Amino acid sequence: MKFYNNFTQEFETIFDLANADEQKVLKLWQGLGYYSRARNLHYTAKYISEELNGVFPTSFKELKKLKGIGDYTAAAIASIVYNEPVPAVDGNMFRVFARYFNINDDISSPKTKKIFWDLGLEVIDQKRPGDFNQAVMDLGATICLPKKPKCEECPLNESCEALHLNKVEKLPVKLKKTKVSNRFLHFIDIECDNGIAMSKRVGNDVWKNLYTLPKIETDTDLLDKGWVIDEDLQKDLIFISEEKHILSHQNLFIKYWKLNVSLDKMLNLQDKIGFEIIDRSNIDDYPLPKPIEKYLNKYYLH
DNA sequence: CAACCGTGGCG
DNA sequence: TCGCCAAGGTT
Repeated sequence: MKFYNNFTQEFETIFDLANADEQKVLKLWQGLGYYSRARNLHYTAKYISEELNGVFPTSFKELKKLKGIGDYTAAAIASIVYNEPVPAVDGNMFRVFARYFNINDDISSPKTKKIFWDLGLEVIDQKRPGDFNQAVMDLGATICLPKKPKCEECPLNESCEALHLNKVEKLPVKLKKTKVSNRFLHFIDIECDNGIAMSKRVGNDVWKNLYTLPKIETDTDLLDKGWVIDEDLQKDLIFISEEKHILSHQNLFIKYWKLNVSLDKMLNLQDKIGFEIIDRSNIDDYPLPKPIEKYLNKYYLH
């Protein structure tokens, strides 16, 4: 709610969002994760504002064309807001339908979604598609739970196939488990009288377009003499702290190092590795990933 | 279509 | 502490 209130207060209309800087949008999203959602939301606000005269699409097909809106979101909006009979296929719907209709296909396989979509199209209430979709999702969120489902309380227990077959806990079938990689990141807190070094993350990696301290990535947890940027300064590095940050698909082993330098040296390093020198009082303007936010709060904001 | 994208709650 | 899960979508 705090995020939602801040966001909608700052951007009252789609035009306000469209006219904002991406950095400001990301700043309001900071801490929520999945930052592509903020970038897509901003992109789509501009698109609707500039290309569609600010008029939001009203059909599943048109909604799907918007960046950041896939099958699920398009169906949710189309059914709830515009009464279009299309099924909202999400994790809840997978679970409820897999059990009620005894579907044994692997839900982690993309092609399985069509089976559930087609079945959803068949059984969705034509007059109240929005209520139907929300009812399925609420059933999955409160009764038809992943573990320890409350079948005694379920309004559909008399006709649930999985319950009759005593295999409620075996469904839905989900085979693929995402394998997690380990990464070793070193963030160097370079500081001079004028401020601290910060880099905007580019490319297709985590935290795209957010800011971090200058980063070195290694193959092991050791920051050995491989910091070729400036070997002289290697000996001046002061170890500050370490932590493990877990994403859904990566374990990040993070170490923080401190480097106090003169302005000359700072500019010299800036030439070599590229970063912005920002004033300590302006840290609040920059969107930061969780670990960097924690670090800066600890050492700079009190 | 597999891989990738962040964070927090919960049992 | 750890694994699972999330009212997913893009590349």
